Amino acid sequence: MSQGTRSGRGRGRPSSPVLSRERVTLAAIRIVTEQGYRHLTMAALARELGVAASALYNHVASKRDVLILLQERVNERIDVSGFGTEPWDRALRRWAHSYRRCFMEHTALIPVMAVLPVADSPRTLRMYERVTRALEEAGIVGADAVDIIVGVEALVFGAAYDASAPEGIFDPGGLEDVAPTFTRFAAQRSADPARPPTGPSSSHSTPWSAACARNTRAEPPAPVSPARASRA
Amino acid sequence: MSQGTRSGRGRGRPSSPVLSRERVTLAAIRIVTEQGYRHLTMAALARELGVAASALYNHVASKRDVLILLQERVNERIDVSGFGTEPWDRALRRWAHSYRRCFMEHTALIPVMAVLPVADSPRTLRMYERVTRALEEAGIVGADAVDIIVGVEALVFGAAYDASAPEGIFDPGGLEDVAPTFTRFAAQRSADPARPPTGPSSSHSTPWSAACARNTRAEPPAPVSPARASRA
DNA sequence: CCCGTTAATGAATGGTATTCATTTAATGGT
DNA sequence: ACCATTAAATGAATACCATTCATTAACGGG
Repeated sequence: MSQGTRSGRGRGRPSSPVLSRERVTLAAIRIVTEQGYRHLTMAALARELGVAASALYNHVASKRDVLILLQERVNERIDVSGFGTEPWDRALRRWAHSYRRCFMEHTALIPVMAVLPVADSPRTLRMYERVTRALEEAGIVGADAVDIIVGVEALVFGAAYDASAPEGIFDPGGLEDVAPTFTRFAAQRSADPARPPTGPSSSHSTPWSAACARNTRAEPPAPVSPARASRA
Repeated sequence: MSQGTRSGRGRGRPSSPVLSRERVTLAAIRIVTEQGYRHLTMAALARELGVAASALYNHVASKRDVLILLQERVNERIDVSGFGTEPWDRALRRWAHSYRRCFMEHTALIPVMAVLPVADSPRTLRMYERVTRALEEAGIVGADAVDIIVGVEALVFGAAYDASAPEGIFDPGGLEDVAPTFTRFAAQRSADPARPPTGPSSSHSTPWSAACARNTRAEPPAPVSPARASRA
């Protein structure tokens, strides 16, 4: 429902170019948002662009390549505005929540992005730079800064899956007797009316972080153990 | 290389049953560990079992079904022995590290497991029960216990992807100028000889948790904000 | 002993990404 | 202005892949 024309075009190179990486990316976004990742196929992409499927390979190397382009555009919607305007921990929180919200509807990109070399994704690299700069200004430098980014990202990816899971995921069905305690606690959890359904709460706190704040502080979060001390 | 026979068998039901969910599961594990997930196809599975591909569908509903069976077996290798023998936080740590180690080589299962209703996976449900029981004994009950499990799991899934990523994932290639600070910090991080390469360290501490312990305590981890207080 | 159920076969279906030879047009060098 | 090169389209073909279906045969309960 966009370029749609497609009957008239000869067999050779067109006078004005029909495709570009940009156009392919935009069409992919359109398909994904309107019909979901199940419908994102090279054939559908070609159809959307009014072109033969094989033509796509003059501009992208593979479907994975398309997913990488998609990932770059999704990442640009992540809110990094907190860095430089808020304290580092608040900015990090805002970043993480926005990050999760973005990937809730793009979980298909997680396996790609999570192992993607930054060299293949300049826009994403820019995001990391922004975060790193803010951490540096807060006095968190070197490996520690990268560790924090990696750790937050890991949590975000997992949480994005979780947020995209079906509602009754913890309903034990006919297996209550297998896990009575878990079943009871899970039921209490879903019964809590103050719990945000799945998306990020309007505030910056989530049940998980709240549970952390309550329990982790009551008992000190375990001795750091004979760890590597990067400089102490 | 196991059942291998396959030329002689008539067209109808065999005298002694050839397949079972158990056998399918074991064959799938064999393929995955010996050849990787790329080679786990219904055809390969059938070949491994000395059977026609269509025969599989008398025992499993779909390939996704096979992945679910696989996931149950992988989960049984996760170390839950700490619960009941160690303090809850140490046990949780051991659990998380073992969990991550298991899924490092099974990242293909993460998208399945992360959104899988517990009702479809009794063995996994048993694992949750074990963790929940230990948390309960430590005084962590109700929604909080489930929140902790969900949170740890999210972190574990993301960290498993990360641990399975290629070595030079943070090498900016020709884009150092796009992200100079991040590039510098990332280089420092890889240069650190005391850093475990990718797997869990022999102790129970990781760079990420160490960075948390150092930085998060210097500055309090942000006010809990007007959150839901489940009962306080 | 019969008959419904279970579990196998092999053939077919529809979908997938990707490759290739071919055609045409833009582009750049002399 | 020509000509070789290259870029960008087509359509046909390839190789998989999961899944379905009609068919066949053994089993097991009435």
